Amino acid sequence: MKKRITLKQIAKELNYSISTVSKALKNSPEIGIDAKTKIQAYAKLYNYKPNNVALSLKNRKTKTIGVIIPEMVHYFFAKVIIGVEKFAKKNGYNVIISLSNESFEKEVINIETLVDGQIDGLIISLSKETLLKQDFHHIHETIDLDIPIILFDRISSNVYCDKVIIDDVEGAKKATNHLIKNGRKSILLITTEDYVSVGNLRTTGYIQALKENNIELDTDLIIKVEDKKGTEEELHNIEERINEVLKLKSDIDGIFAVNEIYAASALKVLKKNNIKIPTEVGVIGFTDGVISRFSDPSLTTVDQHGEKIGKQACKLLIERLNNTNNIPYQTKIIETSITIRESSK
Amino acid sequence: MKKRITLKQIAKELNYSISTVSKALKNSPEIGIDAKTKIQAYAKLYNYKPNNVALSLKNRKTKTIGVIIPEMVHYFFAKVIIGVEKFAKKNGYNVIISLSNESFEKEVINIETLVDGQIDGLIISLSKETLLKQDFHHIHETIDLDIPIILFDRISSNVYCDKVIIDDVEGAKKATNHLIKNGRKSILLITTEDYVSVGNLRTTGYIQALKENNIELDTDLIIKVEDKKGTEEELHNIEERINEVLKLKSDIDGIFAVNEIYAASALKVLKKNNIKIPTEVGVIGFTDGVISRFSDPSLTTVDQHGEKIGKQACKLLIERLNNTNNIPYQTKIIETSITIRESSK
DNA sequence: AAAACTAACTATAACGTTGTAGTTATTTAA
DNA sequence: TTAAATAACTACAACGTTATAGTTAGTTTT
Repeated sequence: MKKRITLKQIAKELNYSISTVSKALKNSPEIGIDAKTKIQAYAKLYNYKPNNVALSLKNRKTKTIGVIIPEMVHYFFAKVIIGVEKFAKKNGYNVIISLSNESFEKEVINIETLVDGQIDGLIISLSKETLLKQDFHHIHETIDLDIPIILFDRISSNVYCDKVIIDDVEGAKKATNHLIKNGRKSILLITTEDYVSVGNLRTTGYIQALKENNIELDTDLIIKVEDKKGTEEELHNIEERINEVLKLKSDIDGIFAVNEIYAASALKVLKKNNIKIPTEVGVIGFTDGVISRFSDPSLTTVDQHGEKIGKQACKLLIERLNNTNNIPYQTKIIETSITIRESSK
Repeated sequence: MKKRITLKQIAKELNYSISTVSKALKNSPEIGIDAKTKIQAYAKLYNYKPNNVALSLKNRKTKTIGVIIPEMVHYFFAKVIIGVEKFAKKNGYNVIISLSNESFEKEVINIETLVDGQIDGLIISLSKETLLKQDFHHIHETIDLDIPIILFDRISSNVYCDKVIIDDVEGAKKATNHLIKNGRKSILLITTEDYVSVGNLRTTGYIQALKENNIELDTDLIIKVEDKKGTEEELHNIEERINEVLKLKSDIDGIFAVNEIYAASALKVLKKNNIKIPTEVGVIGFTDGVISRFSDPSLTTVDQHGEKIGKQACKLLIERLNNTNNIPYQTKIIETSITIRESSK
C-alpha cells in the first residue's frame, strides 16, 4: 500500500533539496529553523525512517552480527543466542542466526551467504564434521576478508581468532570431584569420541580428577559414544552399552556424562536395573538444559552459563568491529558451576 | 586484508567499462567473446561476488525472510525454524531469526528493525503479551507497508493475513480420546489461562471429547495455570495444584496437559504419590519435545509437526512474495498425530 | 562601498549494481 | 558508394543515503 517515504519524496513535496532534508532530519546547524521544523514535522507525519540497505551500502557496514550454530534444539546454544541477542541489541546490532546442522558443507555455505554483505562479523560454534575434517579454510578466508570471527564452545586451536570457551577440563574435574567428595570411587564416564573437542577435554578433566584423588584409572569405566545425531538407534545403543558396563562393574557408584542426553540415558538404565539414585549411584551431567531439569530424579549438572558465553562472544566481536587497529586475539574462559539436584547427594 | 573485489576494480584493471564487466559476468550476448573470457577469468581468479547490499538496494528486495518467535528454548519453535530454513534456502532465501521473549514491546521493536530494509517478509508467532493485550497495530502497519506476514501457531483472528496452525481443538480431542479409549473416565486437564489462544482451544477440544463420549464435565478437573515464564516458583506452584486435585479427586485415571512442561510436572507429582503410570493414571502431553522423549516414563504426546508448519509458512510467504497481484489470505491447518510412549498404555 | 563574513541553502559524488540508451567502428545491403 | 544494419562496446541513471564542496543572498566590518 503506502510504501516507505524517502528523502527524495520529502524534498520534492516541501521544495527543498535532498541534502537539506537529510541535514534537517539530522538536526544539522547548517539548516534554518523554519526548514527544520517543517521538514521534521513532515517526516514524522509520514513516519520517515532511513532505508537501512542504503545506509549499509553507504557505510559499508550492516550493523548485523551473524551467529552460526550446529543445532537449534540444544538448550545450550539457545542460551548462547539469547546472550548474543541481548548484548547486540544493546549496542545497536542485529542478529542473524544460521544453522549448520553439524554439516561441514552447510557451514561453508552459510558463512559464504552471510559474508556476502549480510553481516559485519560472525560468531560460530563449529560443526562436528568440521572438527572431524579439521578443514578450516572457510574460517580463514573469512578472516582474510577482514570479517572478524569469534568462535565459541566448539573451537579449534588451529584457527587464529578470538574465542570464548568454558574450561571443559576444569568443569569435568569439578563434576568428578563432586562425585568423589560424596564418597564415590568407581565412576563411570560416558563421553564422545575424541575428535569432538569438548568431549575430549571433559575426558581429560575426568582423568585428572581421578589422578588428583589417587584413584586409579580404569579404562573399562570409560564409554566413548560414536555420535549419530541423536537417532533412536543411537540412544538405544548408548543404553545398551551403559547396561553392559554396569553388569560388568557392579561396584560403580557414580556416573559422569559429558552431556545431558547421555546422563538421561544413564538414569534410565539405572532405574531399569532398580539401582537407587543417588544412594547407590550418583549421576552428574555436563550442560544444564531442560532435560536435566525435568528428568526424574532431576539431574545434577555442570552449568556452562550459555548466556554469559553469548554475551562475552558478542562483546569481543563488537570490540573488534569498533577497533580498526588490530588488537591481539583473546580467548576468554567462562567459569562453570555445578547445579546440584536430586541425582547426586 | 584483501577486501572483496568490485566491478569497478575489475573494470579499471582490465580497461573495460563497468557495464561491460557487469554484462560479461552475466554472459550477455552484447559482449564479445574475448572480453568475456578475460573478464570471467579475472573475476574467478579474484573470487568476485556481487555485493548483496547493492543488489538489495537496486532490486528493492533482500531475499531474506524474518522469523520472530517468542522463545528459543522451545523444541517446537526450533523445529519450525528448521522447516522454514530448509524451504527458504531451497528457494534462494535467507532466514533471520529474532526473539520476542514473550514481550509485546520487543515484538514491536523487532518487527520495526527487520522491516527496516532487512527482510522481504515475516513469519511470526505472537508473544503471549501481544495476545493478552490484543494489540496488533504493528502487524497491521507492516502489512500496510506491503510486507507480507505469515502467522503461525500463536495467531489471532483479529489479524488478516496468511496463517499456519494446527487444529488445536482436534489435537486435544485426539489426546483426550486416546485416554478415553484406554478406558479412562476421570481425566484431569492441565491448561493455561484462556487468553493464550492455544491453551484455550485445547481446553475446548478436551471438553468436546468428553461430551462426545458422554462423560460429564467436572470443572474441578481443570487446572488453569497462570503463566510466569517457567520460573522455579511457577513449577512448584503447578505441582502443588496438581497434588491438591489428585488428593481431592482420587478417581483420576488420566491426565492431559497442554504442554510438555505441565505433563512433566504431572509425572513428577504422580510418582511422588506412588501412583503407577500408566496402569493407574495415563498421561499425555501436547507438544512433542525433548522433555517428553527423555522423561521417565517417556511421555505420550500430541506431535505438532513443527517442521511441517515451518515449511508451510515459508511456502505461503514465498508464494505471496512472488505474486504481486493479491491472492486471498489462506489459513493452512497442519494435522497433528499422537506419538504413543510409556506414559499411556 | 568594497571586502570579508555568515546563514541557509544546493549540487555532486560516492557506496556497487544493472538496464536502457547511447556511441563507435565495421560490415552488409541496395 | 551511400544508407542501413550489426557487433561490441560505454555512458548514464537509478536504488536511498550522507559528507564535502559549492553557491547564493544578505549582513558586517572598516
